[in-house]
Amino acid sequence: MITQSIKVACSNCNLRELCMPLGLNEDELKRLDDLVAARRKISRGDILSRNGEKFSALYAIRTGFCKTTVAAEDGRDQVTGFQMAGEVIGLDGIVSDHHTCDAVALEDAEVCVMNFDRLEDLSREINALQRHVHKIMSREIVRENGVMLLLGSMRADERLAAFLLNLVQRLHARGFSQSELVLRMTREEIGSYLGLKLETVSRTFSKFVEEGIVE
Amino acid sequence: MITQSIKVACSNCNLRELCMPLGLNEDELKRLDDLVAARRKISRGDILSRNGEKFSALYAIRTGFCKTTVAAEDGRDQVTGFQMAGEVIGLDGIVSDHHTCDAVALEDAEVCVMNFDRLEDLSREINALQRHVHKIMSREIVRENGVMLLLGSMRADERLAAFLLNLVQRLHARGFSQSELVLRMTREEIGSYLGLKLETVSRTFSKFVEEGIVE
DNA sequence: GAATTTTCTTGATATTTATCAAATACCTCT
DNA sequence: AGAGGTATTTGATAAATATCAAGAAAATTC
Repeated sequence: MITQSIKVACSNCNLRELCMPLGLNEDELKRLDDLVAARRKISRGDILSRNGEKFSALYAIRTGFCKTTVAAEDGRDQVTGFQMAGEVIGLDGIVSDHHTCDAVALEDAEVCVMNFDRLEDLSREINALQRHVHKIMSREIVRENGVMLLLGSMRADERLAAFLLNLVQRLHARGFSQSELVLRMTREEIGSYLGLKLETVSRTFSKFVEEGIVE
Repeated sequence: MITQSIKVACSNCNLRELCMPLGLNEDELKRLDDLVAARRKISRGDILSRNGEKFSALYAIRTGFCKTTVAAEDGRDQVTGFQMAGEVIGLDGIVSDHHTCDAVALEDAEVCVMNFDRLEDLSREINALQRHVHKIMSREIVRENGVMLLLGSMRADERLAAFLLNLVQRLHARGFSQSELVLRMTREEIGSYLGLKLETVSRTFSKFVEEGIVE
Protein backbone atom coordinates (compact mmCIF):
# COMPACT_ATOMS: atom_id res chain seq x y z
CA MET A 1 0.00 0.00 0.00
CA ILE A 2 1.49 3.30 -1.09
CA THR A 3 -0.03 6.29 0.64
CA GLN A 4 1.22 9.68 -0.37
CA SER A 5 1.75 12.12 2.41
CA ILE A 6 1.71 15.17 0.15
CA LYS A 7 -1.19 17.35 1.10
CA VAL A 8 -3.83 17.54 -1.58
CA ALA A 9 -6.78 19.84 -1.68
CA CYS A 10 -10.34 19.36 -2.86
CA SER A 11 -10.48 23.10 -3.23
CA ASN A 12 -8.09 22.93 -6.17
CA CYS A 13 -9.36 19.71 -7.64
CA ASN A 14 -10.90 19.82 -11.09
CA LEU A 15 -13.10 16.88 -10.12
CA ARG A 16 -14.61 18.65 -7.17
CA GLU A 17 -17.91 19.19 -8.92
CA LEU A 18 -18.19 15.42 -9.38
CA CYS A 19 -17.15 14.36 -5.89
CA MET A 20 -18.26 17.20 -3.73
CA PRO A 21 -21.19 19.53 -3.23
CA LEU A 22 -21.32 22.90 -4.93
CA GLY A 23 -21.80 26.22 -3.22
CA LEU A 24 -19.48 25.78 -0.27
CA ASN A 25 -17.92 28.86 1.26
CA GLU A 26 -14.19 29.23 1.82
CA ASP A 27 -14.24 28.02 5.36
CA GLU A 28 -16.19 24.91 4.41
CA LEU A 29 -13.84 24.21 1.54
CA LYS A 30 -10.89 24.38 3.88
CA ARG A 31 -12.44 21.86 6.20
CA LEU A 32 -13.13 19.63 3.25
CA ASP A 33 -9.44 19.71 2.40
CA ASP A 34 -8.71 18.34 5.85
CA LEU A 35 -11.07 15.47 5.24
CA VAL A 36 -9.10 14.08 2.34
CA ALA A 37 -6.14 13.10 4.41
CA ALA A 38 -4.16 11.48 1.64
CA ARG A 39 -4.14 10.25 -1.87
CA ARG A 40 -3.20 6.73 -2.64
CA LYS A 41 -1.63 5.56 -5.88
CA ILE A 42 -2.48 2.06 -7.01
CA SER A 43 -1.21 0.06 -9.95
CA ARG A 44 -3.25 -1.98 -12.37
CA GLY A 45 -4.44 -5.13 -10.69
CA ASP A 46 -3.96 -3.82 -7.16
CA ILE A 47 -6.74 -4.36 -4.70
CA LEU A 48 -7.99 -1.16 -3.16
CA SER A 49 -10.16 -2.88 -0.59
CA ARG A 50 -11.06 -6.47 -0.05
CA ASN A 51 -14.14 -8.36 1.05
CA GLY A 52 -14.05 -8.87 4.82
CA GLU A 53 -11.58 -6.09 5.46
CA LYS A 54 -12.39 -3.53 8.12
CA PHE A 55 -14.13 -0.46 6.71
CA SER A 56 -12.76 2.94 7.59
CA ALA A 57 -12.79 5.13 4.52
CA LEU A 58 -14.44 5.88 1.25
CA TYR A 59 -12.29 6.24 -1.84
CA ALA A 60 -12.96 8.88 -4.47
CA ILE A 61 -11.29 8.06 -7.75
CA ARG A 62 -9.09 10.86 -9.01
CA THR A 63 -7.60 9.16 -12.03
CA GLY A 64 -7.93 5.68 -13.45
CA PHE A 65 -10.58 3.04 -13.63
CA CYS A 66 -11.72 0.43 -11.12
CA LYS A 67 -14.12 -2.45 -10.79
CA THR A 68 -15.94 -3.84 -7.78
CA THR A 69 -16.86 -7.50 -7.40
CA VAL A 70 -18.85 -9.59 -4.96
CA ALA A 71 -18.18 -13.27 -4.40
CA ALA A 72 -20.56 -16.15 -3.81
CA GLU A 73 -19.62 -18.80 -1.24
CA ASP A 74 -18.72 -21.22 -4.00
CA GLY A 75 -16.16 -18.83 -5.46
CA ARG A 76 -18.12 -17.51 -8.40
CA ASP A 77 -17.86 -13.80 -8.57
CA GLN A 78 -19.83 -11.02 -10.09
CA VAL A 79 -18.65 -7.60 -11.19
CA THR A 80 -21.02 -5.11 -9.56
CA GLY A 81 -19.67 -1.95 -11.09
CA PHE A 82 -17.00 -0.07 -12.99
CA GLN A 83 -15.92 3.24 -11.47
CA MET A 84 -14.19 6.20 -13.07
CA ALA A 85 -12.87 9.60 -12.01
CA GLY A 86 -15.12 11.38 -9.53
CA GLU A 87 -16.94 8.24 -8.45
CA VAL A 88 -16.90 6.86 -4.94
CA ILE A 89 -16.00 3.33 -3.81
CA GLY A 90 -16.63 1.73 -0.46
CA LEU A 91 -20.26 2.50 0.44
CA ASP A 92 -20.89 -1.21 0.89
CA GLY A 93 -18.67 -1.21 3.99
CA ILE A 94 -20.74 1.16 6.09
CA VAL A 95 -23.49 -1.18 7.19
CA SER A 96 -21.39 -3.89 8.78
CA ASP A 97 -18.17 -1.96 9.31
CA HIS A 98 -16.50 -4.37 6.89
CA HIS A 99 -16.21 -4.33 3.16
CA THR A 100 -18.35 -6.82 1.26
CA CYS A 101 -16.83 -6.16 -2.16
CA ASP A 102 -13.39 -6.33 -3.65
CA ALA A 103 -12.35 -3.12 -5.38
CA VAL A 104 -9.61 -3.55 -7.99
CA ALA A 105 -7.81 -1.06 -10.23
CA LEU A 106 -8.20 -1.85 -13.92
CA GLU A 107 -5.43 0.61 -14.74
CA ASP A 108 -2.97 2.62 -12.73
CA ALA A 109 -5.08 4.88 -10.59
CA GLU A 110 -5.07 7.46 -7.88
CA VAL A 111 -7.74 7.71 -5.20
CA CYS A 112 -8.53 10.18 -2.45
CA VAL A 113 -8.93 8.49 0.92
CA MET A 114 -11.79 9.97 2.94
CA ASN A 115 -11.99 8.78 6.51
CA PHE A 116 -15.63 7.98 7.04
CA ASP A 117 -15.88 8.98 10.69
CA ARG A 118 -14.51 12.37 9.80
CA LEU A 119 -16.85 12.56 6.83
CA GLU A 120 -19.76 11.92 9.20
CA ASP A 121 -18.48 14.56 11.63
CA LEU A 122 -18.11 17.10 8.88
CA SER A 123 -21.43 16.34 7.28
CA ARG A 124 -23.18 17.10 10.57
CA GLU A 125 -21.72 20.58 10.34
CA ILE A 126 -22.03 21.27 6.63
CA ASN A 127 -25.58 20.72 5.44
CA ALA A 128 -24.60 20.65 1.80
CA LEU A 129 -22.10 17.90 2.51
CA GLN A 130 -24.65 15.86 4.41
CA ARG A 131 -27.08 16.15 1.55
CA HIS A 132 -24.31 15.27 -0.86
CA VAL A 133 -23.40 12.08 0.97
CA HIS A 134 -27.04 11.05 0.93
CA LYS A 135 -27.26 11.75 -2.77
CA ILE A 136 -24.16 9.71 -3.54
CA MET A 137 -25.60 6.73 -1.71
CA SER A 138 -29.01 7.18 -3.30
CA ARG A 139 -27.38 7.46 -6.72
CA GLU A 140 -25.68 4.14 -6.16
CA ILE A 141 -29.00 2.56 -5.20
CA VAL A 142 -30.62 3.93 -8.34
CA ARG A 143 -27.71 2.75 -10.48
CA GLU A 144 -28.03 -0.73 -9.06
CA ASN A 145 -31.77 -0.67 -9.74
CA GLY A 146 -30.89 -0.03 -13.35
CA VAL A 147 -28.47 -2.93 -13.41
CA MET A 148 -31.15 -5.17 -11.96
CA LEU A 149 -33.47 -4.12 -14.78
CA LEU A 150 -30.73 -4.89 -17.27
CA LEU A 151 -29.89 -8.28 -15.77
CA GLY A 152 -33.46 -9.27 -15.14
CA SER A 153 -35.18 -8.32 -18.33
CA MET A 154 -32.85 -7.59 -21.23
CA ARG A 155 -31.35 -9.79 -23.93
CA ALA A 156 -27.61 -10.02 -24.48
CA ASP A 157 -27.49 -7.36 -27.20
CA GLU A 158 -29.63 -4.98 -25.19
CA ARG A 159 -27.44 -5.44 -22.16
CA LEU A 160 -24.26 -4.71 -24.07
CA ALA A 161 -25.78 -1.70 -25.81
CA ALA A 162 -27.03 -0.28 -22.52
CA PHE A 163 -23.61 -0.84 -20.98
CA LEU A 164 -21.75 0.92 -23.79
CA LEU A 165 -24.17 3.83 -23.81
CA ASN A 166 -23.79 4.25 -20.09
CA LEU A 167 -20.01 4.23 -20.34
CA VAL A 168 -19.98 6.76 -23.15
CA GLN A 169 -22.35 9.04 -21.27
CA ARG A 170 -20.23 8.97 -18.14
CA LEU A 171 -17.05 9.56 -20.13
CA HIS A 172 -18.68 12.38 -22.03
CA ALA A 173 -19.61 14.06 -18.75
CA ARG A 174 -15.86 14.03 -18.04
CA GLY A 175 -14.96 15.68 -21.30
CA PHE A 176 -14.21 12.62 -23.41
CA SER A 177 -15.53 11.84 -26.85
CA GLN A 178 -19.17 11.03 -27.33
CA SER A 179 -18.41 8.63 -30.13
CA GLU A 180 -15.30 6.78 -29.04
CA LEU A 181 -14.21 4.94 -25.97
CA VAL A 182 -11.40 2.73 -24.75
CA LEU A 183 -12.56 -0.32 -22.86
CA ARG A 184 -10.40 -0.78 -19.79
CA MET A 185 -11.98 -4.10 -18.89
CA THR A 186 -11.81 -7.52 -20.50
CA ARG A 187 -14.62 -9.34 -22.25
CA GLU A 188 -14.83 -11.57 -19.24
CA GLU A 189 -15.29 -8.63 -16.88
CA ILE A 190 -17.92 -7.08 -19.13
CA GLY A 191 -19.61 -10.46 -19.28
CA SER A 192 -19.58 -10.83 -15.53
CA TYR A 193 -21.13 -7.39 -15.10
CA LEU A 194 -23.79 -8.14 -17.71
CA GLY A 195 -24.52 -11.70 -16.61
CA LEU A 196 -23.11 -13.15 -19.84
CA LYS A 197 -20.20 -15.38 -20.79
CA LEU A 198 -17.23 -13.77 -22.46
CA GLU A 199 -17.96 -15.58 -25.73
CA THR A 200 -21.43 -14.11 -25.82
CA VAL A 201 -20.00 -10.63 -25.23
CA SER A 202 -17.50 -11.15 -28.04
CA ARG A 203 -20.15 -12.43 -30.44
CA THR A 204 -22.44 -9.54 -29.61
CA PHE A 205 -19.63 -7.07 -30.29
CA SER A 206 -19.05 -8.78 -33.64
CA LYS A 207 -22.75 -8.52 -34.42
CA PHE A 208 -22.69 -4.80 -33.63
CA VAL A 209 -19.72 -4.36 -35.96
CA GLU A 210 -21.48 -6.26 -38.75
CA GLU A 211 -24.55 -4.09 -38.29
CA GLY A 212 -22.38 -0.98 -38.41
CA ILE A 213 -23.42 0.11 -34.93
CA VAL A 214 -19.87 0.18 -33.60
CA GLU A 215 -16.36 -0.16 -34.95
CA MET B 1 -54.38 8.87 0.04
CA ILE B 2 -55.48 8.20 3.59
CA THR B 3 -53.23 9.80 6.18
CA GLN B 4 -54.05 9.15 9.77
CA SER B 5 -53.71 12.09 12.04
CA ILE B 6 -53.49 10.03 15.22
CA LYS B 7 -50.14 10.60 16.81
CA VAL B 8 -47.96 7.53 16.80
CA ALA B 9 -44.69 7.11 18.58
CA CYS B 10 -41.51 5.30 17.67
CA SER B 11 -40.83 5.14 21.37
CA ASN B 12 -43.66 2.65 21.83
CA CYS B 13 -43.21 0.79 18.58
CA ASN B 14 -42.25 -2.85 18.75
CA LEU B 15 -40.43 -2.48 15.44
CA ARG B 16 -38.18 0.27 16.70
CA GLU B 17 -35.18 -1.97 16.86
CA LEU B 18 -35.59 -2.69 13.16
CA CYS B 19 -36.23 0.87 11.96
CA MET B 20 -34.34 2.96 14.39
CA PRO B 21 -31.01 3.08 16.17
CA LEU B 22 -30.60 1.59 19.61
CA GLY B 23 -29.30 3.39 22.67
CA LEU B 24 -31.15 6.67 22.34
CA ASN B 25 -31.91 8.61 25.47
CA GLU B 26 -35.38 9.84 26.36
CA ASP B 27 -34.96 13.24 24.85
CA GLU B 28 -33.74 11.78 21.58
CA LEU B 29 -36.62 9.33 21.51
CA LYS B 30 -39.08 12.13 21.93
CA ARG B 31 -37.60 14.01 19.01
CA LEU B 32 -37.79 10.85 16.97
CA ASP B 33 -41.51 10.64 17.69
CA ASP B 34 -41.91 14.08 16.16
CA LEU B 35 -40.19 12.90 13.02
CA VAL B 36 -42.79 10.30 12.23
CA ALA B 37 -45.50 12.79 11.55
CA ALA B 38 -48.15 10.33 10.52
CA ARG B 39 -48.92 6.81 9.58
CA ARG B 40 -50.56 5.99 6.35
CA LYS B 41 -52.78 3.01 5.70
CA ILE B 42 -52.73 1.56 2.23
CA SER B 43 -54.77 -1.22 0.67
CA ARG B 44 -53.53 -4.07 -1.42
CA GLY B 45 -52.62 -2.80 -4.87
CA ASP B 46 -52.31 0.81 -3.79
CA ILE B 47 -49.30 2.72 -4.95
CA LEU B 48 -47.29 4.20 -2.12
CA SER B 49 -45.06 6.25 -4.38
CA ARG B 50 -44.72 6.43 -8.12
CA ASN B 51 -41.86 6.85 -10.56
CA GLY B 52 -41.45 10.54 -11.37
CA GLU B 53 -43.28 11.76 -8.29
CA LYS B 54 -41.63 14.37 -6.11
CA PHE B 55 -39.66 12.90 -3.25
CA SER B 56 -40.26 14.19 0.22
CA ALA B 57 -40.36 11.30 2.64
CA LEU B 58 -39.14 7.83 3.41
CA TYR B 59 -41.66 5.18 4.36
CA ALA B 60 -41.00 2.64 7.09
CA ILE B 61 -43.28 -0.34 6.83
CA ARG B 62 -45.16 -1.05 10.02
CA THR B 63 -47.36 -3.85 8.83
CA GLY B 64 -47.86 -5.51 5.47
CA PHE B 65 -45.75 -6.30 2.49
CA CYS B 66 -44.68 -4.17 -0.46
CA LYS B 67 -42.77 -4.43 -3.71
CA THR B 68 -40.76 -1.87 -5.63
CA THR B 69 -40.42 -1.87 -9.40
CA VAL B 70 -38.46 0.06 -11.99
CA ALA B 71 -39.66 0.51 -15.55
CA ALA B 72 -37.72 0.50 -18.81
CA GLU B 73 -38.69 3.03 -21.49
CA ASP B 74 -40.40 0.30 -23.49
CA GLY B 75 -42.71 -0.54 -20.63
CA ARG B 76 -41.03 -3.69 -19.36
CA ASP B 77 -40.68 -3.57 -15.66
CA GLN B 78 -38.53 -5.23 -13.09
CA VAL B 79 -39.29 -5.92 -9.46
CA THR B 80 -36.32 -4.56 -7.52
CA GLY B 81 -37.35 -5.65 -4.04
CA PHE B 82 -39.93 -6.95 -1.63
CA GLN B 83 -40.19 -5.09 1.66
CA MET B 84 -41.63 -6.18 4.97
CA ALA B 85 -42.15 -4.72 8.46
CA GLY B 86 -39.28 -2.56 9.66
CA GLU B 87 -37.86 -1.99 6.18
CA VAL B 88 -37.59 1.39 4.52
CA ILE B 89 -38.87 2.44 1.10
CA GLY B 90 -37.99 5.55 -0.86
CA LEU B 91 -34.20 5.86 -0.75
CA ASP B 92 -34.14 5.97 -4.55
CA GLY B 93 -35.80 9.38 -4.48
CA ILE B 94 -33.06 11.24 -2.65
CA VAL B 95 -30.59 11.71 -5.48
CA SER B 96 -32.84 13.48 -7.94
CA ASP B 97 -35.56 14.66 -5.59
CA HIS B 98 -37.97 12.44 -7.49
CA HIS B 99 -38.84 8.80 -7.09
CA THR B 100 -37.48 6.44 -9.72
CA CYS B 101 -39.38 3.37 -8.53
CA ASP B 102 -42.99 2.48 -8.02
CA ALA B 103 -43.74 1.15 -4.56
CA VAL B 104 -46.89 -0.96 -4.33
CA ALA B 105 -48.57 -2.70 -1.42
CA LEU B 106 -48.92 -6.46 -1.92
CA GLU B 107 -51.35 -6.64 0.97
CA ASP B 108 -53.09 -4.12 3.18
CA ALA B 109 -50.31 -2.27 4.91
CA GLU B 110 -49.46 0.56 7.21
CA VAL B 111 -46.39 2.74 6.82
CA CYS B 112 -44.76 5.47 8.89
CA VAL B 113 -44.12 8.62 6.87
CA MET B 114 -40.76 10.19 7.70
CA ASN B 115 -40.22 13.60 6.19
CA PHE B 116 -36.72 13.45 4.79
CA ASP B 117 -35.74 17.07 5.42
CA ARG B 118 -36.61 16.62 9.05
CA LEU B 119 -34.78 13.32 9.13
CA GLU B 120 -31.69 15.11 7.84
CA ASP B 121 -32.09 17.87 10.44
CA LEU B 122 -32.47 15.39 13.23
CA SER B 123 -29.62 13.19 12.09
CA ARG B 124 -27.27 16.17 12.29
CA GLU B 125 -28.14 16.39 15.95
CA ILE B 126 -28.31 12.74 16.92
CA ASN B 127 -25.13 10.94 15.91
CA ALA B 128 -26.67 7.52 16.31
CA LEU B 129 -29.46 8.48 13.93
CA GLN B 130 -27.02 9.80 11.35
CA ARG B 131 -25.06 6.58 11.51
CA HIS B 132 -28.30 4.63 11.28
CA VAL B 133 -29.43 6.42 8.13
CA HIS B 134 -26.06 5.69 6.56
CA LYS B 135 -26.32 2.04 7.52
CA ILE B 136 -29.80 1.71 6.08
CA MET B 137 -28.61 3.07 2.74
CA SER B 138 -25.47 0.96 2.79
CA ARG B 139 -27.54 -2.12 3.62
CA GLU B 140 -29.67 -1.46 0.58
CA ILE B 141 -26.55 -1.17 -1.60
CA VAL B 142 -25.24 -4.46 -0.23
CA ARG B 143 -28.60 -6.12 -0.75
CA GLU B 144 -28.65 -5.00 -4.36
CA ASN B 145 -25.11 -6.30 -4.83
CA GLY B 146 -26.44 -9.67 -3.73
CA VAL B 147 -29.29 -9.49 -6.20
CA MET B 148 -26.83 -8.65 -8.96
CA LEU B 149 -24.84 -11.75 -8.04
CA LEU B 150 -28.02 -13.77 -8.14
CA LEU B 151 -29.19 -12.37 -11.47
CA GLY B 152 -25.78 -12.43 -13.08
CA SER B 153 -24.46 -15.80 -12.13
CA MET B 154 -27.05 -18.20 -10.78
CA ARG B 155 -29.29 -20.74 -12.44
CA ALA B 156 -33.07 -20.67 -12.06
CA ASP B 157 -33.17 -23.14 -9.18
CA GLU B 158 -30.37 -21.39 -7.33
CA ARG B 159 -32.13 -18.06 -7.72
CA LEU B 160 -35.40 -19.35 -6.35
CA ALA B 161 -33.69 -21.15 -3.47
CA ALA B 162 -31.72 -18.04 -2.54
CA PHE B 163 -34.88 -15.97 -2.72
CA LEU B 164 -36.85 -18.31 -0.46
CA LEU B 165 -34.03 -18.59 2.04
CA ASN B 166 -33.72 -14.82 2.19
CA LEU B 167 -37.46 -14.43 2.78
CA VAL B 168 -37.51 -17.05 5.52
CA GLN B 169 -34.52 -15.45 7.23
CA ARG B 170 -36.09 -12.03 7.24
CA LEU B 171 -39.41 -13.40 8.47
CA HIS B 172 -37.66 -15.39 11.15
CA ALA B 173 -35.94 -12.24 12.38
CA ARG B 174 -39.47 -10.90 12.88
CA GLY B 175 -40.63 -13.84 14.91
CA PHE B 176 -42.22 -15.95 12.19
CA SER B 177 -41.61 -19.61 11.53
CA GLN B 178 -38.27 -20.78 10.21
CA SER B 179 -39.88 -23.53 8.20
CA GLU B 180 -43.04 -22.03 6.75
CA LEU B 181 -43.89 -18.91 4.85
CA VAL B 182 -46.80 -17.37 3.00
CA LEU B 183 -45.86 -15.89 -0.34
CA ARG B 184 -47.56 -12.55 -0.73
CA MET B 185 -46.44 -12.13 -4.33
CA THR B 186 -47.44 -13.89 -7.54
CA ARG B 187 -45.26 -16.21 -9.60
CA GLU B 188 -44.94 -13.40 -12.08
CA GLU B 189 -43.62 -10.98 -9.46
CA ILE B 190 -41.17 -13.56 -8.15
CA GLY B 191 -40.11 -14.19 -11.73
CA SER B 192 -39.60 -10.52 -12.40
CA TYR B 193 -37.45 -10.17 -9.30
CA LEU B 194 -35.40 -13.23 -10.22
CA GLY B 195 -35.10 -12.49 -13.93
CA LEU B 196 -37.23 -15.50 -14.86
CA LYS B 197 -40.58 -16.08 -16.53
CA LEU B 198 -43.47 -17.12 -14.35
CA GLU B 199 -43.58 -20.56 -15.99
CA THR B 200 -39.98 -21.16 -15.03
CA VAL B 201 -40.70 -20.14 -11.45
CA SER B 202 -43.66 -22.49 -11.35
CA ARG B 203 -41.69 -25.39 -12.80
CA THR B 204 -38.86 -24.80 -10.37
CA PHE B 205 -41.30 -24.83 -7.46
CA SER B 206 -42.69 -28.12 -8.77
CA LYS B 207 -39.17 -29.51 -9.00
CA PHE B 208 -38.49 -28.49 -5.39
CA VAL B 209 -41.69 -30.25 -4.30
CA GLU B 210 -40.73 -33.42 -6.20
CA GLU B 211 -37.32 -33.36 -4.57
CA GLY B 212 -38.94 -32.91 -1.17
CA ILE B 213 -37.17 -29.60 -0.55
CA VAL B 214 -40.39 -27.67 -0.07
CA GLU B 215 -44.08 -28.39 0.25
C1' DG C 1 -72.28 -19.56 -3.21
C1' DA C 2 -72.11 -19.38 -8.10
C1' DA C 3 -69.89 -16.91 -11.71
C1' DT C 4 -65.99 -14.68 -13.27
C1' DT C 5 -61.47 -13.52 -13.28
C1' DT C 6 -56.90 -14.30 -12.11
C1' DT C 7 -53.21 -17.24 -11.06
C1' DC C 8 -50.90 -21.52 -11.43
C1' DT C 9 -49.36 -25.76 -13.52
C1' DT C 10 -47.84 -28.60 -17.16
C1' DG C 11 -46.68 -29.95 -21.95
C1' DA C 12 -44.61 -29.18 -26.54
C1' DT C 13 -41.54 -26.51 -29.00
C1' DA C 14 -38.49 -22.48 -30.07
C1' DT C 15 -34.93 -19.42 -28.88
C1' DT C 16 -31.17 -17.81 -26.46
C1' DT C 17 -27.09 -18.38 -24.27
C1' DA C 18 -23.51 -21.54 -22.42
C1' DT C 19 -20.00 -24.81 -23.19
C1' DC C 20 -16.19 -26.84 -25.44
C1' DA C 21 -12.59 -26.28 -28.69
C1' DA C 22 -9.23 -24.27 -31.66
C1' DA C 23 -7.14 -20.61 -34.13
C1' DT C 24 -5.75 -15.81 -34.08
C1' DA C 25 -4.61 -11.38 -32.24
C1' DC C 26 -2.71 -8.64 -28.84
C1' DC C 27 0.28 -7.42 -24.76
C1' DT C 28 4.07 -7.49 -21.88
C1' DC C 29 8.50 -8.41 -20.61
C1' DT C 30 13.19 -8.90 -21.36
C1' DA D 1 12.20 -7.43 -31.72
C1' DG D 2 10.86 -11.85 -30.30
C1' DA D 3 8.94 -15.21 -26.85
C1' DG D 4 5.50 -16.35 -23.95
C1' DG D 5 1.41 -15.53 -22.01
C1' DT D 6 -3.26 -13.61 -22.10
C1' DA D 7 -7.30 -12.11 -24.41
C1' DT D 8 -10.33 -12.44 -28.32
C1' DT D 9 -12.84 -14.42 -32.02
C1' DT D 10 -15.38 -17.91 -34.25
C1' DG D 11 -17.50 -22.49 -34.95
C1' DA D 12 -20.13 -26.60 -33.50
C1' DT D 13 -23.00 -28.40 -30.16
C1' DA D 14 -25.44 -28.66 -25.64
C1' DA D 15 -28.15 -26.87 -22.06
C1' DA D 16 -31.19 -23.68 -20.03
C1' DT D 17 -34.94 -20.85 -20.29
C1' DA D 18 -38.65 -18.58 -23.00
C1' DT D 19 -42.73 -18.94 -25.60
C1' DC D 20 -47.16 -20.62 -26.83
C1' DA D 21 -51.08 -23.11 -25.39
C1' DA D 22 -54.58 -25.22 -22.63
C1' DG D 23 -56.56 -26.99 -18.60
C1' DA D 24 -56.82 -26.79 -13.35
C1' DA D 25 -56.93 -24.36 -9.17
C1' DA D 26 -57.62 -20.46 -6.44
C1' DA D 27 -59.29 -16.00 -5.45
C1' DT D 28 -62.56 -12.37 -6.02
C1' DT D 29 -66.92 -10.33 -7.05
C1' DC D 30 -71.67 -9.93 -7.21
